[in-house]
Amino acid sequence: MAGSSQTSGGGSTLEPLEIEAIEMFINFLKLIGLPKSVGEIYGLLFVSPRPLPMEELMARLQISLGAASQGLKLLRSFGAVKVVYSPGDRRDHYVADLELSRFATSFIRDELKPRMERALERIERMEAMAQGMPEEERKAAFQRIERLKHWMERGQKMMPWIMKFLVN
Amino acid sequence: MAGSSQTSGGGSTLEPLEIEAIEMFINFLKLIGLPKSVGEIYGLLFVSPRPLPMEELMARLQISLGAASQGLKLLRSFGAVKVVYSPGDRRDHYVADLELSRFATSFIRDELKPRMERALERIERMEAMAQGMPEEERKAAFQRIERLKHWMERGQKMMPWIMKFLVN
DNA sequence: CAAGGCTTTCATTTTTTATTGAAAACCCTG
DNA sequence: CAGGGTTTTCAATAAAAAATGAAAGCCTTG
Repeated sequence: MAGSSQTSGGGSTLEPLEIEAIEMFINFLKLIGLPKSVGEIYGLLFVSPRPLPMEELMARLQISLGAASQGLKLLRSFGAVKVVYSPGDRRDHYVADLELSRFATSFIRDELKPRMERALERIERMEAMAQGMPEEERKAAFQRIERLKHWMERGQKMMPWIMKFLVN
Repeated sequence: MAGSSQTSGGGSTLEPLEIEAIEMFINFLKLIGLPKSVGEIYGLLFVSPRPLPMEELMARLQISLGAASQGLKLLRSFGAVKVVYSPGDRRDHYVADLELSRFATSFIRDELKPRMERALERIERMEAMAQGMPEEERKAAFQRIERLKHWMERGQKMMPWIMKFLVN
Protein backbone atom coordinates (compact mmCIF):
# COMPACT_ATOMS: atom_id res chain seq x y z
CA MET A 1 0.00 0.00 0.00
CA ALA A 2 1.65 3.16 -1.27
CA GLY A 3 2.90 5.57 1.36
CA SER A 4 1.28 3.63 4.14
CA SER A 5 3.01 1.90 7.01
CA GLN A 6 0.04 -0.25 7.95
CA THR A 7 -2.89 -2.11 6.52
CA SER A 8 -6.13 -0.23 5.97
CA GLY A 9 -7.95 -2.46 8.42
CA GLY A 10 -6.74 -0.51 11.46
CA GLY A 11 -3.15 -1.20 12.45
CA SER A 12 -1.51 0.15 15.53
CA THR A 13 0.86 2.83 14.25
CA LEU A 14 0.32 6.44 13.32
CA GLU A 15 0.96 7.89 9.87
CA PRO A 16 2.97 11.11 9.56
CA LEU A 17 -0.17 12.90 8.41
CA GLU A 18 -2.01 11.70 11.46
CA ILE A 19 0.81 12.78 13.73
CA GLU A 20 0.70 16.30 12.31
CA ALA A 21 -3.02 16.56 12.85
CA ILE A 22 -2.81 15.16 16.35
CA GLU A 23 -0.04 17.53 17.42
CA MET A 24 -1.97 20.42 16.00
CA PHE A 25 -5.10 19.61 17.96
CA ILE A 26 -3.18 18.87 21.14
CA ASN A 27 -1.82 22.41 20.86
CA PHE A 28 -5.08 24.12 20.14
CA LEU A 29 -7.17 22.26 22.63
CA LYS A 30 -4.57 22.83 25.34
CA LEU A 31 -5.31 26.51 24.77
CA ILE A 32 -8.82 26.03 26.09
CA GLY A 33 -7.66 23.83 28.95
CA LEU A 34 -8.25 20.38 27.51
CA PRO A 35 -5.83 17.57 28.31
CA LYS A 36 -3.49 16.04 25.81
CA SER A 37 -5.47 12.84 25.46
CA VAL A 38 -8.52 14.75 24.28
CA GLY A 39 -6.47 16.51 21.63
CA GLU A 40 -5.04 13.18 20.51
CA ILE A 41 -8.46 11.59 20.16
CA TYR A 42 -9.97 14.47 18.28
CA GLY A 43 -6.91 14.85 16.06
CA LEU A 44 -6.95 11.22 15.00
CA LEU A 45 -10.67 11.21 14.37
CA PHE A 46 -10.36 14.44 12.43
CA VAL A 47 -8.06 12.96 9.81
CA SER A 48 -9.58 9.53 9.80
CA PRO A 49 -11.62 8.86 6.65
CA ARG A 50 -13.76 6.30 8.48
CA PRO A 51 -15.37 6.03 11.91
CA LEU A 52 -13.14 4.45 14.54
CA PRO A 53 -14.07 2.28 17.52
CA MET A 54 -12.70 3.18 20.92
CA GLU A 55 -10.51 0.11 20.86
CA GLU A 56 -8.63 1.39 17.85
CA LEU A 57 -8.16 4.83 19.38
CA MET A 58 -6.65 3.19 22.43
CA ALA A 59 -4.34 0.99 20.41
CA ARG A 60 -3.11 3.63 17.97
CA LEU A 61 -2.75 6.48 20.46
CA GLN A 62 -1.56 4.19 23.22
CA ILE A 63 -3.91 5.62 25.74
CA SER A 64 -5.83 3.81 28.43
CA LEU A 65 -9.40 2.65 28.44
CA GLY A 66 -10.32 5.32 30.93
CA ALA A 67 -8.71 8.16 29.03
CA ALA A 68 -10.36 7.07 25.80
CA SER A 69 -13.78 6.72 27.38
CA GLN A 70 -13.62 10.01 29.23
CA GLY A 71 -12.14 11.91 26.32
CA LEU A 72 -14.86 10.68 23.99
CA LYS A 73 -17.51 11.53 26.53
CA LEU A 74 -16.22 15.08 26.78
CA LEU A 75 -15.91 15.49 23.02
CA ARG A 76 -19.43 14.19 22.60
CA SER A 77 -20.66 16.71 25.16
CA PHE A 78 -19.16 19.45 22.98
CA GLY A 79 -20.74 17.99 19.89
CA ALA A 80 -17.24 17.65 18.47
CA VAL A 81 -17.53 13.89 18.10
CA LYS A 82 -20.51 11.84 17.01
CA VAL A 83 -21.40 8.20 17.48
CA VAL A 84 -22.03 6.18 14.38
CA TYR A 85 -23.40 2.68 14.27
CA SER A 86 -21.41 0.21 12.33
CA PRO A 87 -23.45 -2.70 10.97
CA GLY A 88 -22.25 -6.08 12.15
CA ASP A 89 -20.16 -4.61 14.97
CA ARG A 90 -21.39 -4.20 18.48
CA ARG A 91 -18.87 -1.51 19.24
CA ASP A 92 -19.72 2.16 18.92
CA HIS A 93 -17.79 3.96 16.22
CA TYR A 94 -16.82 7.60 16.43
CA VAL A 95 -16.45 10.35 13.87
CA ALA A 96 -15.19 13.89 14.28
CA ASP A 97 -17.69 16.60 13.56
CA LEU A 98 -15.65 18.93 11.39
CA GLU A 99 -17.38 22.01 12.71
CA LEU A 100 -14.49 23.37 14.75
CA SER A 101 -16.59 26.21 16.09
CA ARG A 102 -18.02 23.74 18.58
CA PHE A 103 -14.91 24.04 20.67
CA ALA A 104 -15.16 27.78 20.80
CA THR A 105 -18.86 27.82 21.56
CA SER A 106 -18.49 25.19 24.27
CA PHE A 107 -15.67 27.17 25.78
CA ILE A 108 -17.75 30.31 25.81
CA ARG A 109 -20.75 28.51 27.25
CA ASP A 110 -18.91 26.46 29.88
CA GLU A 111 -16.07 28.72 30.90
CA LEU A 112 -16.49 32.29 29.82
CA LYS A 113 -20.16 32.97 30.38
CA PRO A 114 -20.37 31.58 33.92
CA ARG A 115 -17.33 33.57 34.95
CA MET A 116 -18.75 36.75 33.56
CA GLU A 117 -21.98 36.21 35.40
CA ARG A 118 -20.18 35.62 38.68
CA ALA A 119 -18.06 38.68 37.96
CA LEU A 120 -21.13 40.88 37.51
CA GLU A 121 -22.45 39.73 40.88
CA ARG A 122 -19.11 40.52 42.42
CA ILE A 123 -19.09 43.97 40.92
CA GLU A 124 -22.45 44.70 42.50
CA ARG A 125 -21.17 43.58 45.87
CA MET A 126 -18.07 45.67 45.41
CA GLU A 127 -20.12 48.76 44.69
CA ALA A 128 -22.15 48.18 47.82
CA MET A 129 -19.00 47.79 49.88
CA ALA A 130 -17.43 50.90 48.47
CA GLN A 131 -20.41 52.97 49.62
CA GLY A 132 -19.27 52.69 53.20
CA MET A 133 -15.81 54.14 52.60
CA PRO A 134 -14.40 57.56 53.44
CA GLU A 135 -14.78 60.07 50.61
CA GLU A 136 -11.25 59.85 49.24
CA GLU A 137 -11.01 56.06 49.07
CA ARG A 138 -14.55 55.73 47.81
CA LYS A 139 -13.84 57.90 44.82
CA ALA A 140 -10.77 55.86 43.92
CA ALA A 141 -12.59 52.58 44.44
CA PHE A 142 -15.54 53.57 42.26
CA GLN A 143 -13.25 54.61 39.50
CA ARG A 144 -11.74 51.15 39.39
CA ILE A 145 -15.01 49.33 39.75
CA GLU A 146 -16.38 51.38 36.87
CA ARG A 147 -13.47 50.22 34.82
CA LEU A 148 -14.32 46.62 35.53
CA LYS A 149 -17.94 47.20 34.66
CA HIS A 150 -16.94 48.80 31.42
CA TRP A 151 -14.92 45.74 30.46
CA MET A 152 -17.66 43.35 31.37
CA GLU A 153 -20.09 45.26 29.19
CA ARG A 154 -17.61 45.28 26.39
CA GLY A 155 -17.17 41.53 26.75
CA GLN A 156 -20.89 40.95 26.78
CA LYS A 157 -21.33 43.01 23.67
CA MET A 158 -18.52 41.16 21.97
CA MET A 159 -19.63 37.62 22.75
CA PRO A 160 -22.73 37.33 20.58
CA TRP A 161 -20.82 38.93 17.77
CA ILE A 162 -18.03 36.41 18.04
CA MET A 163 -20.59 33.63 18.21
CA LYS A 164 -22.20 34.80 15.01
CA PHE A 165 -18.85 35.02 13.32
CA LEU A 166 -17.92 31.52 14.45
CA VAL A 167 -21.14 29.74 13.67
CA ASN A 168 -20.63 30.71 10.03
CA MET B 1 -11.10 53.91 60.74
CA ALA B 2 -14.60 53.32 59.36
CA GLY B 3 -15.21 50.02 57.65
CA SER B 4 -11.58 49.10 57.76
CA SER B 5 -10.04 46.21 59.63
CA GLN B 6 -6.47 47.49 59.49
CA THR B 7 -4.41 50.64 59.58
CA SER B 8 -3.78 52.48 56.34
CA GLY B 9 -0.06 51.95 56.65
CA GLY B 10 -0.24 48.44 55.18
CA GLY B 11 -1.48 45.81 57.58
CA SER B 12 -1.57 42.12 56.81
CA THR B 13 -5.23 41.34 56.27
CA LEU B 14 -7.48 41.65 53.26
CA GLU B 15 -10.62 43.75 53.13
CA PRO B 16 -13.83 42.19 51.75
CA LEU B 17 -13.61 44.48 48.75
CA GLU B 18 -10.09 43.33 48.09
CA ILE B 19 -11.11 39.70 48.39
CA GLU B 20 -13.83 40.15 45.80
CA ALA B 21 -11.44 41.76 43.37
CA ILE B 22 -8.79 39.13 43.96
CA GLU B 23 -11.16 36.23 43.44
CA MET B 24 -12.45 37.80 40.30
CA PHE B 25 -9.01 38.17 38.79
CA ILE B 26 -7.94 34.71 39.88
CA ASN B 27 -10.89 33.40 37.88
CA PHE B 28 -10.31 35.44 34.78
CA LEU B 29 -6.60 35.01 34.60
CA LYS B 30 -6.93 31.28 35.13
CA LEU B 31 -8.89 31.35 31.88
CA ILE B 32 -5.78 32.37 30.00
CA GLY B 33 -3.59 29.91 31.88
CA LEU B 34 -2.14 32.14 34.57
CA PRO B 35 -1.55 30.74 38.05
CA LYS B 36 -3.52 31.75 41.08
CA SER B 37 -0.71 33.83 42.56
CA VAL B 38 -0.64 36.07 39.51
CA GLY B 39 -4.36 36.67 39.78
CA GLU B 40 -3.98 37.47 43.47
CA ILE B 41 -1.24 39.99 42.86
CA TYR B 42 -3.02 41.73 40.04
CA GLY B 43 -6.31 41.72 41.90
CA LEU B 44 -4.86 43.35 44.97
CA LEU B 45 -2.97 45.94 42.98
CA PHE B 46 -6.09 46.65 40.95
CA VAL B 47 -8.10 47.77 43.93
CA SER B 48 -5.26 49.36 45.81
CA PRO B 49 -5.45 53.15 45.78
CA ARG B 50 -1.69 53.43 46.25
CA PRO B 51 1.39 51.64 44.90
CA LEU B 52 2.43 48.61 46.93
CA PRO B 53 5.90 47.21 47.57
CA MET B 54 6.49 43.52 46.99
CA GLU B 55 6.86 42.97 50.70
CA GLU B 56 3.30 44.08 51.32
CA LEU B 57 1.94 41.87 48.56
CA MET B 58 3.69 38.91 50.17
CA ALA B 59 2.40 39.72 53.62
CA ARG B 60 -1.20 40.42 52.67
CA LEU B 61 -1.62 37.63 50.14
CA GLN B 62 0.50 35.23 52.12
CA ILE B 63 2.55 34.22 49.14
CA SER B 64 6.23 33.49 48.99
CA LEU B 65 9.05 35.73 47.89
CA GLY B 66 9.51 33.68 44.75
CA ALA B 67 5.86 33.72 43.76
CA ALA B 68 5.67 37.47 44.31
CA SER B 69 8.80 38.19 42.34
CA GLN B 70 7.89 35.93 39.45
CA GLY B 71 4.30 37.04 39.31
CA LEU B 72 5.31 40.69 39.20
CA LYS B 73 7.87 39.95 36.52
CA LEU B 74 5.21 38.29 34.38
CA LEU B 75 2.68 41.04 34.95
CA ARG B 76 5.30 43.62 34.05
CA SER B 77 6.06 41.73 30.85
CA PHE B 78 2.37 42.06 29.92
CA GLY B 79 2.40 45.74 30.78
CA ALA B 80 -0.32 44.98 33.32
CA VAL B 81 1.76 46.23 36.21
CA LYS B 82 4.08 49.21 36.36
CA VAL B 83 6.95 50.08 38.66
CA VAL B 84 6.71 53.36 40.50
CA TYR B 85 9.45 54.94 42.53
CA SER B 86 8.58 55.92 46.01
CA PRO B 87 10.66 58.79 47.42
CA GLY B 88 12.54 57.86 50.54
CA ASP B 89 12.03 54.12 50.05
CA ARG B 90 14.52 51.88 48.36
CA ARG B 91 11.90 49.30 47.53
CA ASP B 92 10.15 49.26 44.17
CA HIS B 93 6.45 49.97 44.36
CA TYR B 94 3.94 48.50 41.96
CA VAL B 95 0.71 49.77 40.46
CA ALA B 96 -1.81 48.00 38.28
CA ASP B 97 -2.25 49.38 34.82
CA LEU B 98 -6.02 49.49 34.52
CA GLU B 99 -5.98 48.73 30.81
CA LEU B 100 -7.31 45.19 31.00
CA SER B 101 -6.90 44.66 27.30
CA ARG B 102 -3.23 44.01 27.99
CA PHE B 103 -4.07 40.53 29.14
CA ALA B 104 -5.94 39.74 25.99
CA THR B 105 -3.31 41.18 23.70
CA SER B 106 -0.51 39.39 25.54
CA PHE B 107 -2.44 36.17 25.29
CA ILE B 108 -2.94 36.62 21.58
CA ARG B 109 0.69 37.54 21.04
CA ASP B 110 2.24 34.86 23.25
CA GLU B 111 -0.15 31.94 22.91
CA LEU B 112 -2.51 32.25 20.02
CA LYS B 113 -0.37 33.72 17.26
CA PRO B 114 2.57 31.32 17.62
CA ARG B 115 0.22 28.35 17.58
CA MET B 116 -1.49 29.56 14.46
CA GLU B 117 1.81 30.03 12.73
CA ARG B 118 2.93 26.53 13.63
CA ALA B 119 -0.45 25.24 12.52
CA LEU B 120 -0.10 26.84 9.10
CA GLU B 121 3.27 25.17 8.64
CA ARG B 122 1.70 21.88 9.64
CA ILE B 123 -1.09 22.33 7.15
CA GLU B 124 1.40 22.80 4.36
CA ARG B 125 3.21 19.63 5.36
CA MET B 126 -0.08 17.81 5.55
CA GLU B 127 -1.01 18.87 2.04
CA ALA B 128 2.33 17.65 0.74
CA MET B 129 1.84 14.31 2.47
CA ALA B 130 -1.66 13.91 1.15
CA GLN B 131 -0.36 14.22 -2.43
CA GLY B 132 1.14 10.76 -2.25
CA MET B 133 -2.07 9.03 -1.31
CA PRO B 134 -4.36 6.83 -3.40
CA GLU B 135 -7.18 8.76 -5.08
CA GLU B 136 -9.94 7.91 -2.63
CA GLU B 137 -8.05 8.72 0.56
CA ARG B 138 -6.48 11.78 -0.96
CA LYS B 139 -9.82 13.32 -1.71
CA ALA B 140 -11.03 12.73 1.83
CA ALA B 141 -7.79 14.05 3.33
CA PHE B 142 -7.83 17.21 1.26
CA GLN B 143 -11.37 17.92 2.25
CA ARG B 144 -10.39 17.89 5.90
CA ILE B 145 -7.20 19.84 5.41
CA GLU B 146 -9.18 22.46 3.54
CA ARG B 147 -11.46 22.70 6.50
CA LEU B 148 -8.52 23.39 8.78
CA LYS B 149 -7.19 25.99 6.41
CA HIS B 150 -10.54 27.68 6.31
CA TRP B 151 -10.59 27.96 10.10
CA MET B 152 -7.08 29.30 10.26
CA GLU B 153 -7.96 31.98 7.76
CA ARG B 154 -11.07 32.81 9.68
CA GLY B 155 -9.02 33.09 12.84
CA GLN B 156 -6.47 35.28 11.17
CA LYS B 157 -9.15 37.55 9.86
CA MET B 158 -10.78 37.74 13.25
CA MET B 159 -7.68 38.52 15.29
CA PRO B 160 -6.92 42.06 14.14
CA TRP B 161 -10.58 42.85 14.46
CA ILE B 162 -10.65 41.64 18.04
CA MET B 163 -7.47 43.56 18.73
CA LYS B 164 -9.02 46.76 17.45
CA PHE B 165 -12.11 46.17 19.52
CA LEU B 166 -10.04 45.54 22.63
CA VAL B 167 -7.57 48.37 22.35
CA ASN B 168 -10.54 50.73 22.25
C1' DC C 1 34.00 50.29 47.93
C1' DA C 2 31.88 47.68 51.57
C1' DA C 3 27.69 46.86 54.03
C1' DG C 4 23.17 45.90 53.81
C1' DG C 5 18.55 46.13 51.93
C1' DC C 6 15.94 44.57 47.94
C1' DT C 7 15.13 41.45 44.06
C1' DT C 8 15.83 37.46 41.17
C1' DT C 9 16.78 32.75 40.39
C1' DC C 10 16.19 27.97 40.74
C1' DA C 11 16.38 23.26 43.03
C1' DT C 12 13.08 21.24 45.97
C1' DT C 13 8.49 20.48 47.73
C1' DT C 14 3.65 20.87 47.41
C1' DT C 15 -0.50 21.03 44.96
C1' DT C 16 -3.18 20.25 41.09
C1' DT C 17 -4.41 17.84 37.05
C1' DA C 18 -4.36 13.89 34.00
C1' DT C 19 -3.93 8.96 33.27
C1' DT C 20 -4.41 4.26 34.39
C1' DG C 21 -6.83 -0.05 34.86
C1' DA C 22 -9.73 -2.99 37.74
C1' DA C 23 -14.37 -3.41 38.88
C1' DA C 24 -19.08 -2.27 38.05
C1' DA C 25 -22.65 -1.24 34.89
C1' DC C 26 -24.62 -1.69 30.63
C1' DC C 27 -26.34 -3.67 26.81
C1' DC C 28 -27.10 -6.87 22.86
C1' DT C 29 -27.86 -11.40 21.23
C1' DG C 30 -28.85 -15.92 21.01
C1' DC D 1 -32.58 -14.07 30.72
C1' DA D 2 -27.69 -15.77 30.91
C1' DG D 3 -23.26 -15.02 28.77
C1' DG D 4 -20.08 -12.19 27.01
C1' DG D 5 -18.57 -8.15 24.64
C1' DT D 6 -18.45 -3.05 25.33
C1' DT D 7 -18.38 1.11 27.92
C1' DT D 8 -18.30 3.84 32.14
C1' DT D 9 -16.72 4.92 36.62
C1' DC D 10 -13.52 5.94 40.10
C1' DA D 11 -9.77 5.05 43.52
C1' DA D 12 -4.99 4.91 42.97
C1' DT D 13 -0.86 6.48 40.50
C1' DA D 14 1.80 9.31 37.57
C1' DA D 15 2.80 13.59 35.43
C1' DA D 16 2.68 18.49 35.17
C1' DA D 17 2.36 22.93 37.14
C1' DA D 18 2.85 26.14 40.85
C1' DA D 19 4.75 27.65 45.23
C1' DT D 20 8.49 27.84 48.43
C1' DG D 21 12.62 29.77 50.36
C1' DA D 22 17.64 29.65 50.52
C1' DA D 23 21.29 31.42 48.04
C1' DA D 24 23.13 34.41 44.59
C1' DG D 25 22.96 38.79 42.36
C1' DC D 26 22.13 43.67 42.26
C1' DC D 27 22.07 48.21 43.67
C1' DT D 28 22.16 52.18 46.49
C1' DT D 29 24.41 54.89 49.88
C1' DG D 30 27.17 56.13 53.47
